[in-house]
Amino acid sequence: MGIELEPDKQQSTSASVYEDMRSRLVVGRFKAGERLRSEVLREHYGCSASTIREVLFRLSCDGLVDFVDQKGFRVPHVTRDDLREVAEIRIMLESEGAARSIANGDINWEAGLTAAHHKLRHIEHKLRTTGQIKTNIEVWCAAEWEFHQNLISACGSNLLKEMHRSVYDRFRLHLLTLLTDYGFRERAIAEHEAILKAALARDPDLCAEKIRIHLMKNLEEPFVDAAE
Amino acid sequence: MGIELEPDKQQSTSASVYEDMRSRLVVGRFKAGERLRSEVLREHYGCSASTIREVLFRLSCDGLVDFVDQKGFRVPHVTRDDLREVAEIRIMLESEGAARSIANGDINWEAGLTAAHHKLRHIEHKLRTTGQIKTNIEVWCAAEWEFHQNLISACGSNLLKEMHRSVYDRFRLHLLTLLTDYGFRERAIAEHEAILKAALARDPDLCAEKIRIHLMKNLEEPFVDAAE
DNA sequence: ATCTTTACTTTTTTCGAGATTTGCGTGAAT
DNA sequence: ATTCACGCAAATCTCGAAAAAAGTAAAGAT
Repeated sequence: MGIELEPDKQQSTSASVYEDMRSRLVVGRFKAGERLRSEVLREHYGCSASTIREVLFRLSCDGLVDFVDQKGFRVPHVTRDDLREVAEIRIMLESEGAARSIANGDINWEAGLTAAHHKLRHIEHKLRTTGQIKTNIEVWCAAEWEFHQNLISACGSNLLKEMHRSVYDRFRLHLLTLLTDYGFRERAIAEHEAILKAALARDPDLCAEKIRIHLMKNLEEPFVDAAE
Repeated sequence: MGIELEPDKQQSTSASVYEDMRSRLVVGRFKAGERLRSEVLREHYGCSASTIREVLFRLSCDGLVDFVDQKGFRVPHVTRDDLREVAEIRIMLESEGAARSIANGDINWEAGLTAAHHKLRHIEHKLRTTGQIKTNIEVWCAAEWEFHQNLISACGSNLLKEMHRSVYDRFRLHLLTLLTDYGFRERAIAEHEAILKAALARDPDLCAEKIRIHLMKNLEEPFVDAAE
């Protein structure tokens, strides 16, 4: 049980292993609290334990895996409080980034944001109609990220963008491990639209409020039983 | 059998090298843009190149060193814009943390903050009197960190504290490489006192304003000539 | 029966060498 | 004189094994 990984015959390098592990984590391929043994991962990726160790260290810096000295790595076992903390920080960063984008963004920012929302809207309606959330969760994740990234893309601060990326991924990882619905809710469709409208209306305070509503709604969803 | 005590035996392990490198970076022992060759560091710490590489990776995740694939590590060569970005983020995090501490903090928070300020005040007056900034910069750094850490210590969010720690160190590293005065200014004494008073007066907005003033003043200081 | 000691197994951490890649200087051709 | 190609030197990256530490289980002592 635990790690189910398809064999990767390509020559796995440090960067590729990092990207693959990251995407797998954020999409919920690992179980919370699961130990990440270097030997198992080494076998799957076809590289040495040193490379695995290096990748896991980078992921631990991103907050995507836990590291304890002399005890190895494991997928963080998150609590509701952890999720709330991450949500609060993401609200702060994304509201700030959106406000700056609203102040600085030109027509290209508006165009990019609108395009990202259009794609997101498309996949979300598809999800709502078909109800096949699990099979389309990855493409939805990508579209959702695109939209929120575009929202702050004109903020003018690379550091703010980097931190937002980091916190966004942590938020997603926490959602996937804590919730039963993989992070997608029908209400999110209207919430995304409200954020878009506030941004295009150049109203930073309203936009911040819509972001807060959007993220906080996730905390009210049904939680998986944390039986251990 | 007797107790085995080998003081200062060069038993450099991964964790100790990481801590040492980090403190050296934050205190300005390396020059901006300097290459961090694993062979040189390996010799200094008496460990293998792999251990050095691992430590440098962790530091790059913290944003304290730059890493480029296949090109190695180097001390980031920062610009005024980088410093401004870091300052803005730190203002955001520290203001938020202070506001939450003001809302949540009890008498213990007040006591700890007051104690930290007392120590900081002591060393700062000593620095102003003797003028020996360079020799005492490390102890001042520690005291300054203690104060700002205590300011947000009652915020109730571990994530916020971790991110603040990270950004604080980056801010300090940038200051030391960009400025001529090692980050200490006489005006900082009054600024720290203003922050303390606003915090004890439980005025989050005033506190945020004083934090902004304190950090922004650093951007006006004399810069080292960035001739490149 | 409970706790401590001890030997063994598993996992993590470190190491040094070999493979790979980059950087730079030399030299020939246009 | 400039450009391009080639090759040597230096550094990075990867690997598998050895060393160290932690976890585990059984035997012995209180």
